[in-house]
Amino acid sequence: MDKKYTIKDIAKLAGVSKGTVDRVLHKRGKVSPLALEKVNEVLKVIDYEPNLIARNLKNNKIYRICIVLPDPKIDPYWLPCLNGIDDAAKEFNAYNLVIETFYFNPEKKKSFLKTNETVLGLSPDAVLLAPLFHKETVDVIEEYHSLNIIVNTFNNQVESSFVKSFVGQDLFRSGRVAAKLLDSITDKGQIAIVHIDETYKNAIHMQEKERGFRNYFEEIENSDYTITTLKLKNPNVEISFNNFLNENPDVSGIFITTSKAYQIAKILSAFKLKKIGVVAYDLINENVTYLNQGVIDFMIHQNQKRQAYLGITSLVEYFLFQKEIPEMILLPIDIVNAENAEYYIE
Amino acid sequence: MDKKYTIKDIAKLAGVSKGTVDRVLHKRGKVSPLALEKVNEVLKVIDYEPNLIARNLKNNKIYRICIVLPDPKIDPYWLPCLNGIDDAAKEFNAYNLVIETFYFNPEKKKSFLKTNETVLGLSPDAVLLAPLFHKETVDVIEEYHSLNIIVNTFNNQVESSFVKSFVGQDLFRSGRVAAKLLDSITDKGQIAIVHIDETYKNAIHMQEKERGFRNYFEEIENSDYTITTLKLKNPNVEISFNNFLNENPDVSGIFITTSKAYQIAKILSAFKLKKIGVVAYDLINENVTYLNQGVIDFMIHQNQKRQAYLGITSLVEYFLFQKEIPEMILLPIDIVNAENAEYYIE
DNA sequence: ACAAAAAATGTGCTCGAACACACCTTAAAA
DNA sequence: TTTTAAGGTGTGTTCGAGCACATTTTTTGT
Repeated sequence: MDKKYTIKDIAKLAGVSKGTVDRVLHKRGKVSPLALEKVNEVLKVIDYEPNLIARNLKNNKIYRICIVLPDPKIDPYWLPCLNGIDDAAKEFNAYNLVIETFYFNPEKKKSFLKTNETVLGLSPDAVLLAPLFHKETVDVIEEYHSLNIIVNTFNNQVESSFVKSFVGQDLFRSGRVAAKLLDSITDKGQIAIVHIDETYKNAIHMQEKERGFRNYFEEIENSDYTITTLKLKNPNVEISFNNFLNENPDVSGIFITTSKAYQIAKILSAFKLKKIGVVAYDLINENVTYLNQGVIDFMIHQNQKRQAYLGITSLVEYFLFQKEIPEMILLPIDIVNAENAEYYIE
Repeated sequence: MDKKYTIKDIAKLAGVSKGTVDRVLHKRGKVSPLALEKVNEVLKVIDYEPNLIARNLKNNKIYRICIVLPDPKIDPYWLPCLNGIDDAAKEFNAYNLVIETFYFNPEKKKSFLKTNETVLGLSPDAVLLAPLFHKETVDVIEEYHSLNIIVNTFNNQVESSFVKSFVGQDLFRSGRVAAKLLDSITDKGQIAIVHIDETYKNAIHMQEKERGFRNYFEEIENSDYTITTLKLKNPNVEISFNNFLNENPDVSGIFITTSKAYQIAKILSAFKLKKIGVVAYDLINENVTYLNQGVIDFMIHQNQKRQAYLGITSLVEYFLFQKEIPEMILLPIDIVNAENAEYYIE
């Protein structure tokens, strides 16, 4: 019962050679109806699982996976991804894999295109992409596809039938989670949705979060809340937001859709009049400091590290073990407060 | 640059045979200083990683891992573990592994001992244990150890030097997380810690959570809260708790340390006077219903599925790829509200 | 100096799947 | 009838690490 069956075992049981068994298993043809029958009979009885180890030993192709993402030195949001990539690389470094990371400047379309040009030149087997510029991304993906390079995306979703897989979060739902949290910690009054430095590149992000956020409150009947959207731009964030607070003394909650919550938190901690509930994104150091000080109440964790990690592992397992790549992996929307934050910081 | 180096490559580069390289790599001795020098010289320059696939092909030992946990039919808390076990089994079923699950009756020490007796009889390579009865567990672990069977534990920690690894949560911290949540959603008044059906078997659990919970509030200066501990026992939970509510109209928050929050929630939803904040454990169906209804505000997810999964995978990777088994894996303390619950239900 | 023991080194086989290739058979085409 | 193609079957090699064993070289003791 214990022993795993091998092709040789099946051959012996069926009274044929392992070559024949192999042809049956791979449907390569050139098998007589009699032999086919005999082998199938055996296969029906026993539970054959090919030994992945042996299978892969022979297949000594080197798979090359390229990861393309914004430069974390320019936008630290992407920093945790490096750890995820690292983890995956370490986990699989005994296999014939080359995992390479390429950065582009998130503020420059040209940089994005140039980086992808470089990657194309390497003709990898797959690319894991963090797409920012919509039109350009679609074009680039098509190019990859035409060269038979598999494209997976993470963090940002792109409408393209050539994308094999997406790893990320449901941002609409994420907005709802934030809304529920603010609803839990505030009583009534005005709630502000704050977008900081909204640019074309992540506008969809923020909009989806806002949609979800508003959707939650719309579903509540006779709600005591009024919701305002604020679009702030550096370097005027401080002045604009201070003005807003002074003009709206009934503000009871704030939802910040980007990782720049610390800018708002800084102003709020000076503004000691009354407790305002704050929900924001991303566990970067500055934000965690204000979380620990109680200025920020909850953060939502986008789990970039795991996004990158899962994006890679699904590709590796596809190449190495011909596992199917799931079309979409939606990560949990982790709620973080000062007490459980340490488990998510990466 | 791409090609992975093999032992043969090293042998050629060093001008020795692969046998010698092998002896150097495995420190098997019988190598002349000169040959050692030559091989080490090569190893210094190149980056050799043995091919795990090839290594494991030869090693056709079948590893047997037994998982021992309370019968989920008796205590549904353990149900998600089965999914975790299943996932791990599926992931590794191409390898020479036998993963078997054994249940015991969580209310009966005898059953626990008998199940372990059975497992001992199979002389597996490792056992993953969800320990309940402290003294008995320690004895059983010692017995496993004396037979050279590796013992990993999950969910509950046991003080024993023979345990190789523990996967679970920091319960003290978990209590603090709950406290922080209640602090966020309630203003002032009395807070009740409710233990339901506390028995010897999970008393330590509840106590640790309570310690953490109280610790949080002790750290807050001039806190507006008073904290009471309630120990309720079925079938009197309903009556006792109703009495408590009537006698204590200033109750503003409740922390339920077991998965039986639904019993309390049921009473509270009848008791419509004012909103009482509720934080509880475990995403079982009954609890999620009350979470969605808004009776329970937050749940803390103990992630049993992942506990079991990680407990197994660390063993498998130890046997198959001689990875080290981490002494302790502390899972994140996931905060769940009605909006993000779906991602954690398993 | 020479045999015997010890040390050092190299060779060759194994694991299981995959596939190339050689071989044999039968049927169709010349 | 002979040639050729197609159908069917089995054998043998490969992948890389690991280890048993054979072979060669060096050391030791007499």
